[in-house]
Amino acid sequence: MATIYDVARAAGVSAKTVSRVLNSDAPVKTATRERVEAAIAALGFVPSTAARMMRSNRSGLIGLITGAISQTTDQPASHGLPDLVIVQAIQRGIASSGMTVMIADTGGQSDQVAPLVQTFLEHRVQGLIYAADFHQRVALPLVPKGFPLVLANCFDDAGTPSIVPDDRRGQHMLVERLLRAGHRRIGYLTLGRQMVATQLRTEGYRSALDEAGIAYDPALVVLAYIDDAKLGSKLLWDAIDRLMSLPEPPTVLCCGNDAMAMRVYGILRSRGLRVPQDISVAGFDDHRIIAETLYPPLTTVELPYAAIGARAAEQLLSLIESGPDRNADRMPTLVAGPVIWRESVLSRTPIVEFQNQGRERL
Amino acid sequence: MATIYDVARAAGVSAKTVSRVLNSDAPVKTATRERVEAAIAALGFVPSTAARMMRSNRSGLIGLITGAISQTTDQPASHGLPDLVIVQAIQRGIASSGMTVMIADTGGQSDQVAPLVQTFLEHRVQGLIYAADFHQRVALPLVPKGFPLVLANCFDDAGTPSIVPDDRRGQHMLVERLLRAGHRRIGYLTLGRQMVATQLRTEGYRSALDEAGIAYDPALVVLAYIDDAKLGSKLLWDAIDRLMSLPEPPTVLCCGNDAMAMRVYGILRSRGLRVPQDISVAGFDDHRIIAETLYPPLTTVELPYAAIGARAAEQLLSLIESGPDRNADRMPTLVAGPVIWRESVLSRTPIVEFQNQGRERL
DNA sequence: GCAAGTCATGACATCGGTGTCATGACATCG
DNA sequence: CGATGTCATGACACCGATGTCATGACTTGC
Repeated sequence: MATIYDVARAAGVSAKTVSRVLNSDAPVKTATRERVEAAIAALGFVPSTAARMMRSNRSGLIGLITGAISQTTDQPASHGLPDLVIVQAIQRGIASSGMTVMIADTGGQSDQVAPLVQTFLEHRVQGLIYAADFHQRVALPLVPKGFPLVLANCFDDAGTPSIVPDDRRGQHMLVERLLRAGHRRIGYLTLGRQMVATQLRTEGYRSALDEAGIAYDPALVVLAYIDDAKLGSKLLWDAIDRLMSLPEPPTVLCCGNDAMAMRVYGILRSRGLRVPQDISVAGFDDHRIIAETLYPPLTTVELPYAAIGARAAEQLLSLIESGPDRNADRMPTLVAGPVIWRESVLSRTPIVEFQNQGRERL
Repeated sequence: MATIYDVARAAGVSAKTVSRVLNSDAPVKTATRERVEAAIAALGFVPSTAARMMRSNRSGLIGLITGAISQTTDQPASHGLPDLVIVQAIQRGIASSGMTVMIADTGGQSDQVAPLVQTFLEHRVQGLIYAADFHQRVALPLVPKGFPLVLANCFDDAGTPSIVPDDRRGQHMLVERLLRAGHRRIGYLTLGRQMVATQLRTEGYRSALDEAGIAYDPALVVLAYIDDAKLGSKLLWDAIDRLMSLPEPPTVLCCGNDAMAMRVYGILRSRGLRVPQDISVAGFDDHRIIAETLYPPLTTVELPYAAIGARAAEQLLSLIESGPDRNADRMPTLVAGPVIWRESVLSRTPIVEFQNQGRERL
């Protein structure tokens, strides 16, 4: 590969002049510049970041780690892949500042994290992002104190800057919107109880009811997911059974995520119930390929992965620029996604509701 | 950040000795080694790849480009994201050889490709992979002649090494398996006709029928996808209408992908047809979150993204090792995924078939 | 007991750029 | 017209590793 000296010789100038043409950091006569540019093109010269890095001490690199990292192995064994949207959004945000992303995946083994971090440090990355596959608590060791680090879709106990979805607010908004549509008995089929998202969303569910002055009925909230296809299916059937045979059954079922909603569609139909005429369904995640494709399309809450990735990149860049001091919040940044209203939820206007109630009371 | 000289001074040795400890490329007395290692740990020294790269000319980096690249804009406007599984498999394959992956996404703009390649070259990547979001023809310009380059999930006309799914064989195997299950009238709802995958899969559909000595009936193959939610939905309804009102309607519907199969489930149910008792359904892709979650679980063909990514990494590494000569195939490497048999297809044993035919003939 | 060989280590140049400072040509001004 | 300033450019050191070669201490063999 041609070097800057080859170019200098071909153009009949010094290496430093070529450098000036490359960086435009000092005036160069037009004629000279053109000779240099011609030589660059002719030789196919591409400057070496490595050599450049040695003087400037700025690599222009950001390290991104994906995959399992948490020490706690009692989490549900997911596939270990963060949504690509997060990765892509991070990459875009970083690229817009002229830096390049190096990516590494732990492949599900948290003991891979240390060597990956080491490799990144050897490449003198100027910052690190860890992106988790679902909202969780993690523990990232081994990063030098004060090194720019941001967690995306996860958080730790050390106060590392982190960006996570606002699960509480998301579920709150969804329930609020369901209430506005006239629903009063809102069933909730939850994911695993130990999941951070489940805890927060359940809080959001309750706070929305509280605000509307509706009593929380524990019978309406049922665990409906375990990490086993066979048993999970049975659990979901039973959960729906339990809800639908309540004296006052729900008029809408909120599901832990869109995949669960998809299975709920099938189960309800097997029971002869039409969605949404007989019962409404809502999901969570706005997993587009599911939510838009299901019939009827699914009302759900967007898990704002693109925004989380973008914010993570943004925050990391600002850490790199201004140092770790800033206004150290110590609290994760919450990003809420909007409620996506589609046809799986029936609007029961409050007026109809009143009429019904009136009739029943007679 | 500490340098090798800082370590040398702290350990009371020369820089070269520290280098020997780091690389274990020459014997060092145990006592000396321990002093050096202690100094390294104390100073938190991490060797600089940049400096190392200057002498060795080996960066240990591979560039991965994702997102839109094709010059032809008449392709369906997909979201432009390759499945993360491809990215992850590539990353794993590369990492296993001790190299690191740099990733960049075009964000849907093919004019972004040139600057991305330039950046990668500046970082002296030792090879490039381009991973497409769906099986397609692409045109990658600007890479120096002879530079190690592999295309994943796409191919070009220049004979660049590429790894693509064997769509023809996949559909062939699926139809063959359906025939073995006793189906004779096999409907096929296709994706856009201009898509490479559609063309190949249609060939596979026909070749499987040919092998079984069953005449191809064009009325059974219907275009059922356009890139518009509203119109697409109507198109799919009409397509199913057309198939089901044939004098001899199909007993199974093959769908262009799993997402289409999901919509087909809904449409069939709206028509009062049970899957699979009244009609069987098969998909393509093995998009697990759909195929496993649908009720009943979907028979489909795996799109072997993990294998494609792994093979792409493998092939690139071998190009880097042994140079571009090799046995230049000039033909894309085809990777076939298995048929995943689930409950959405009813087995109509040939015996039952014979009985029916016998009875009808009486 | 001395030449030859092995072992552990160090001095120094080098990779490809950029920062610092110097220099020569020319324009400007009193 | 000579002093001064500006502009374009070049010489040279340096960033942090590693390759080459040299060197001194010690072992081995006859």
